[in-house]
Amino acid sequence: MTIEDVAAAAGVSRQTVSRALNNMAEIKPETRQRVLATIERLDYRPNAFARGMKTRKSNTIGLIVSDISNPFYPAVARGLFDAAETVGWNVVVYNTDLSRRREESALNELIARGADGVVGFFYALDDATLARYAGDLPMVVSDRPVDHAALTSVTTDFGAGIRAAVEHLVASGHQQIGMLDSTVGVAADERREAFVEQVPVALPAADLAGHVIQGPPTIPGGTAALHELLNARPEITAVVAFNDLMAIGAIHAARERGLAVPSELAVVGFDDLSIAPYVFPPLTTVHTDKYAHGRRLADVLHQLTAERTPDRYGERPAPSVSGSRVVLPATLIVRESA
Amino acid sequence: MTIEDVAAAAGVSRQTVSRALNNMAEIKPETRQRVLATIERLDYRPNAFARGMKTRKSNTIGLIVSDISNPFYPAVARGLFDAAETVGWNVVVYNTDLSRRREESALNELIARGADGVVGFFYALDDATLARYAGDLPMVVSDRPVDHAALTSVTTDFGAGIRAAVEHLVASGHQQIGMLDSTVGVAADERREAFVEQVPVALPAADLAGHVIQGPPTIPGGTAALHELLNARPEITAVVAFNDLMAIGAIHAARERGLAVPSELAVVGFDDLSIAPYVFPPLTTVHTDKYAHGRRLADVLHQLTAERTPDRYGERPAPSVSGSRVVLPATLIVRESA
DNA sequence: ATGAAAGCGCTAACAA
DNA sequence: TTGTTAGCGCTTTCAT
Repeated sequence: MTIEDVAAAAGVSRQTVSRALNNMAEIKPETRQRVLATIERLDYRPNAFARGMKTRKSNTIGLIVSDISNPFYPAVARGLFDAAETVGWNVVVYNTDLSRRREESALNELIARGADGVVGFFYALDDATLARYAGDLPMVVSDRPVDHAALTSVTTDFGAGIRAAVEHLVASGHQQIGMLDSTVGVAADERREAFVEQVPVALPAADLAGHVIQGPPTIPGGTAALHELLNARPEITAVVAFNDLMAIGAIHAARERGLAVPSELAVVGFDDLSIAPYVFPPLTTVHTDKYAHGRRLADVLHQLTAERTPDRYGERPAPSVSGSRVVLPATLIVRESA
Repeated sequence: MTIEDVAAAAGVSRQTVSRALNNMAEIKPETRQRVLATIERLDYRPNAFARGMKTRKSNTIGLIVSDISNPFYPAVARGLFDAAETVGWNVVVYNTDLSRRREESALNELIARGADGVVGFFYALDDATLARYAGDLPMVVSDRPVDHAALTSVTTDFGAGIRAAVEHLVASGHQQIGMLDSTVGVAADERREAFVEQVPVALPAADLAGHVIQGPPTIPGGTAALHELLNARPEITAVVAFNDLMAIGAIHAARERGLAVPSELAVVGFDDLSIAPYVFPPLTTVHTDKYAHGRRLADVLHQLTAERTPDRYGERPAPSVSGSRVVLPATLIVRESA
């Protein structure tokens, strides 16, 4: 079933079918109707390979994450999917498990397939490498600070979130505050930095080194990290976690130790996963709009691709988003765990 | 950068490059090495459009779910992704929100793109329609009972899970048991049927109609459903939920009503999401291995596609999986909520 | 407003 | 073992 069959059935030439298919101008409305009806009747679907071969576009983008089963990503992904759908993009997802090899192979795969762009949460690749790929493939980097003019990014205001969390804890009377930090991710740096910058202001005497424990950004990671932290510093009465998963793990650890939350140990998370209000006690955490984040990623990528295929004559050139940094807000939500 | 450039640079013909690229037999090892080196040096990547045009294969499969931000799906998806990666498949994900139109458009999109197959959690399309699509595109249907010889499926033993849950509740002394059922999904039928079949055995006098309340299979859906259920039947002391999300919502509703879980209301979920042990009280639920489920989906699809591209001469034909039904186990895990 | 011709980059079939 | 030919289905010139 090719365009030729449709043309024959409708009594026109291939090109006329193509014109109807692509909403081109130079076609008589009634001819278009007839062709469209034939297409419908024959259940014809244009072959994407042949089309891509000509147009060099695939209407496909990639989404690169470390692990889709980490609930943070699906929340973002959903926004991305929805925005992608409105512009006709299909999205293919890659899990990297933080492996450099897999981050690169996802990118290579995407290029070979003629993807229109990629949105990535990269952890292993450095800015220079990313920038090189971005030359071949429109790219939006998410949630990692980039320091390269060729890289476009959408990030979260991790610093503001952590600062609000620490402020809240200090205002609640906590003197000894610890952090459950992630071992992975460039983004972790920003959260930790905000923590160590902020905490001394309130607690000049704190020995920060021992107050920051790293672990995998997972529930068990949070559990282990809290135990380690409290074993070393039993005087700590509050912790801010890298993310909600670690915070939930910390609450679990507190229960194991017979510590009441928040009265004996206050816990604040980061992300505000959909489950956060339903753990016990309901999690005080830094909220970000993950759905909006996903939409924004797709929007920025879309602008990026639009810049590469110059508009028709006479349209005013939109300000370029290439190399831009979008920073999304992060605000503390106080529930009961702190 | 085309195969022609590589051929020129390596001093061979296109075809020889193609042979090196595809590990074909008729090529001298040293020639292959030379070509491969040239490919490396030139950073050449074969164009997937041109390749697909010839081979009619895309190394791409689709995953159709209702909503990737429902944590059940990412858990399955991860297994699917991992298995897909081992056979060189990329996977493009579609969210349908239970819409018939979107289920169909995902399928059409996949066919137009020459996808090698699809794995789907379908809710709106009927068996006949699905079977029609399955004729054009190797398809594995997940978690829905199918009654059509042309449809291959991988499902969960919902009945066994629900039966175990009810038995546990009855053994714990509960007389009045309700169900928080989902409004959506064919699969719901199976769980509800198992419930109504099982409960009468233990509770002959129960008026089941009022004991089954439907709602969206989400946390708020569970909260609303439990309120509705208890307002109508305050004598109920235990509920089994369609899934963990509804169960978590039910626990939340119990808290709003000042009901202690499990002493005043026992709650059993279904799925055993990764969060289940960490809500409070830890959720008693029916466990399924979602990662294995995802892998299995990919495996079955892979066998299906292998059947369509006949093996070389003389290989023993494997038993066909087309039209088969794989049923995955579901076992109760008793924690503290029931 | 429509049709004819060309060619995108690759691989399958055939020739050497 | 290697090279040559043909053509996959579509869109983009260009001609009518």
